[in-house]
Amino acid sequence: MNPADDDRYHHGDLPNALRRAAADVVADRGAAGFSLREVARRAGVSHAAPAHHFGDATGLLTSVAIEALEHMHRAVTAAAEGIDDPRARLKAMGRAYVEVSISNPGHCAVAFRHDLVHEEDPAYLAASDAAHGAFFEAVAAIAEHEGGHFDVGLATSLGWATLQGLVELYPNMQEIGARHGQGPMPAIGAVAEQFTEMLIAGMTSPEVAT
Amino acid sequence: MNPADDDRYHHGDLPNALRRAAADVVADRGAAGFSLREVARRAGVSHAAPAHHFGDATGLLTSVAIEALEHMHRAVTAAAEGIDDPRARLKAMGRAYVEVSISNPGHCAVAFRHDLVHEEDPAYLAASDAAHGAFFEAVAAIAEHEGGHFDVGLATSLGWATLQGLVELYPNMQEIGARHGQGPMPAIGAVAEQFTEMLIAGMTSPEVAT
DNA sequence: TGTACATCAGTGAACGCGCGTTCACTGATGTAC
DNA sequence: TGTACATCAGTGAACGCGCGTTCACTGATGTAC
Repeated sequence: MNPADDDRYHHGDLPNALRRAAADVVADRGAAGFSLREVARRAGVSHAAPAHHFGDATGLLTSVAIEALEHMHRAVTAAAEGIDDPRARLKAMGRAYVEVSISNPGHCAVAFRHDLVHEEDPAYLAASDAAHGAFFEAVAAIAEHEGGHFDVGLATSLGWATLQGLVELYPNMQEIGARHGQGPMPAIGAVAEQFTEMLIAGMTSPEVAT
Repeated sequence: MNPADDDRYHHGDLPNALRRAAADVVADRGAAGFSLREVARRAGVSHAAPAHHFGDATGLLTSVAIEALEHMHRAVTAAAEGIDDPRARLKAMGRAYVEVSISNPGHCAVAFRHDLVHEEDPAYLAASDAAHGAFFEAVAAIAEHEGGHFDVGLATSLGWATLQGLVELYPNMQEIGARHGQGPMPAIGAVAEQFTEMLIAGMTSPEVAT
């Protein structure tokens, strides 16, 4: 941005600025405190501007969710890059998933909220499929490498549920741990790796028949 | 209720009726569409009545969350009753967890929402601890029975994250599965049992060192 | 059994506020000639 | 290089609405005597 940017009539990249502002609002007021006018205020534009680009709140939040899913996909793919061992790959991806989620709380808090997002939006579905697909392939690679005979789709869902649950409940887990005098929990990324390790052991275990 | 109940001045059990109405509102408008006035409307009382009992929306929703956690605790405990094998016990509890959650969507959607609930409320903490404690003990029983040397607290958190994640993502999983031409997913209770089985295999696996 | 009084539960009118939506508008940009 | 015009981005005043909160009130219940 150059100095003259502040008082330009045309913003230049308002849609992006609005997405960022929307994620900010969600992050620090919660999804319940979300409003288009607040978003416009933070982006420094008139309150009618968001509607111009996104129609309504759900439209804007859908766009935020898509961005979150795409970001997630990129981060997870990047984390896996260069790692050959399939188990280590999935562990790195699990860590990346939770770390992206807590680093972008506003974005990710919205990503799977049925009540806030147009889930039938093709771009949303595509982004969701892409992120999911990355995990599916990583799990399939383990199945292949180990010669295991488990249901890859089911195991992928297991991993997804676990990681997403961890993101949402991590603060509660810390609270409960602290209240029960257990030592401090490891950072969320480390927990994600440990969880993923246990999941892999579970899905490849000969005692589980699917 | 007897026929005269409808036009009584005193409701008799308004707090309960308000909790029920609040859960209804959340269930069919989402947490974003929640308002005290709508709750009052559904409970058939004046719009100022809820404040009389709960102060504000967060107070009411905290009460709903406490009820949800207590219900969860009861259901999970009841499901474990009479089952001796520790693994089978945990599986039954996992199934109960998700089935209670989807049977009471309004209640459970609120249970862990940091932005909607007074999480420092002692009654909330107690209810949360009780439900968590039931799972902790079930996992500890497995550790003891198998002579396994895993971290019971961590494994409990793993189970909790997985079940909660499953509850939230089950619709998305069905969607994605359907879009990829996989067969229909089993009912959520069955999925919970399969997940729990894999988790147990993972946490007791000798290859996992914690 | 009756009366008086305190307490509690719920009412309904009033208020100010932030919201989403609409709409005629203005400022800026790009293109055709 | 200059002018005219179409298109797009964003404005700001206005509107009606549902919300939470307040408050003086009324109806019902319970208790003391």
